[in-house]
Amino acid sequence: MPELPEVEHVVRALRRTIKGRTIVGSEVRLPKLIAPLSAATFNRRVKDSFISGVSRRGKFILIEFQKRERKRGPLTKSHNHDFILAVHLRMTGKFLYLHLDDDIPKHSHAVFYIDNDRRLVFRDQRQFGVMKLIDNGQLTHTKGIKELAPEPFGEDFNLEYLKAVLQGSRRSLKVLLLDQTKVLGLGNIYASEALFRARINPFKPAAELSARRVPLLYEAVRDVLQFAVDHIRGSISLEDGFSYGAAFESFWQVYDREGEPCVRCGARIRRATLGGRSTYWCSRCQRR
DNA sequence: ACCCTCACCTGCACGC
DNA sequence: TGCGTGCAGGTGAGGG
Repeated sequence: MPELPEVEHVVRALRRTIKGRTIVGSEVRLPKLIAPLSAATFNRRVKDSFISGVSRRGKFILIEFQKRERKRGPLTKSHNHDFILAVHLRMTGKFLYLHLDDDIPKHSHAVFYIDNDRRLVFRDQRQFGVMKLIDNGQLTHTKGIKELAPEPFGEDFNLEYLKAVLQGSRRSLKVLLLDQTKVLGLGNIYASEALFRARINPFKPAAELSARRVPLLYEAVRDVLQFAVDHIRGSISLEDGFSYGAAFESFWQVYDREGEPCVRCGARIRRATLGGRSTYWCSRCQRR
């Protein structure tokens, strides 16, 4: 479910709660979550590791670890971790931050025991989520991560870049916006929302977007992501864990609003399948 | 290199 | 109540 803003929300929640703590043990209940590593290997590597940071690359959560018992000299920027646990929530992945005596709910596939008598639980109803351990320095060589497009709030995601990406593609804009190797961070909701903001038709072939409108799309992508980051107010209650998005639907302007009037012009919002996913748009504001 | 379809899972809302 | 269908905020493999 989560797109980049929701992932960022979880990253910040993890930073507030588990950064600076140590994992004293772990349990993997769904082996494919960490495949091809075995649960034994995974648990051994994670045990007694210090959480030195929590960050993000696209929709991957990056939990940075230092092995506790190892001696080290002064830390340098490139060596502030020994390995990284990269977590992708996919559709239904979620972290819960529980007390020791809280019940562990159904679909909990990994449990991390923290040195403050809490448990960090990874729960994922549909089992699409994945975790992988990445050695220091290997992040930019890891399949699935090295192919990702530039961060949408970074300098490398600029008009020139977007222009080049659009020109090279005959796919529809909506499908292109979902391709994390081209434009990073959008998912099915924010892709529709960004195109609505830019008043651009989702079916339009990417290469056919006029040069005049590329900046509109560029701004819309950044704005929709930034707005979401600024407005997600999930709880970190014990029951919900690091929940997100529950109150956010009220900001959707087209997504899941088929048949409702467009907030700009009053025309009915339409829905169709594009690239196998539901797409929502206003047929008046977003003409081809 | 690109682009499409399918596969991976569970649960929920819907119509009959 | 049950059952069948379609759908869900994501991506990776495999094929053309």
